[in-house]
Amino acid sequence: MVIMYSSPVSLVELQLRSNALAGLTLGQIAAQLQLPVPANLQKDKGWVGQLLEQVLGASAGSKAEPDFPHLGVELKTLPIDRHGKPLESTYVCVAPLTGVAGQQWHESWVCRKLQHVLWVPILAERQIPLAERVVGSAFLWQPNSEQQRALQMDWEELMEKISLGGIADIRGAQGKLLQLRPKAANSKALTNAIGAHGEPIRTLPRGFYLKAGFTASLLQQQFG
DNA sequence: GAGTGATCATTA
DNA sequence: TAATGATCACTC
Repeated sequence: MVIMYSSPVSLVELQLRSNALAGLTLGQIAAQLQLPVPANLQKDKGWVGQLLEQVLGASAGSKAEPDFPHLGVELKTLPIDRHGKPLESTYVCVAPLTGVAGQQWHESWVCRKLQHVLWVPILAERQIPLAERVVGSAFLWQPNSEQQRALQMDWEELMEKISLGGIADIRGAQGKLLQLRPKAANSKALTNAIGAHGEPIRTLPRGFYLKAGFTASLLQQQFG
């Protein structure tokens, strides 16, 4: 039994708890928490993440702070295929589109959120029913100096473009590890940004995402 | 609307 | 088939 709802007190405890989940199916974990498993994720896209938050004792909610505030750790589920390859990019945080002049990398949400991440791989090929998907070996990650530099470069390029009114020209392909993509309820949800001529405009909210190739390299680094 | 959790689904 | 752009549900 791995029923533990309280918040982990230490990194070691968090590791122990997450290790105890390896090999369990999402259905088994949901049963422990007495939660129903949706038929699919079409209308419950955040369900897996929220399930893991609960079983690991992360502070729930929509607060703009780490999942484990006391430990400064962010929890991320990582959907992978049978070969251990990520199936999706990983959302990091929303991107500020105004008042961004003079922002420093080390003060940014991206940097802060990625300082310490608990990655929880999930075997999540679409053909596998949600309840039968298996949790893999979770691991704690902190960016090494090389990763840190590369992330900072991407971030600075993207933020410079935003601050200079180039938001409309930024596509998902820009950036090596980090990309900027829409992050909105729908195409009608708009927010303020800076236009090509410095004028205020309305545009789709954007979020920072880690490209799947980068999270693949993290898995490689961890598991060889 | 902005933030949390992400995956969906069409396009290239 | 991978990746980009679009979207879903929920809280505050």
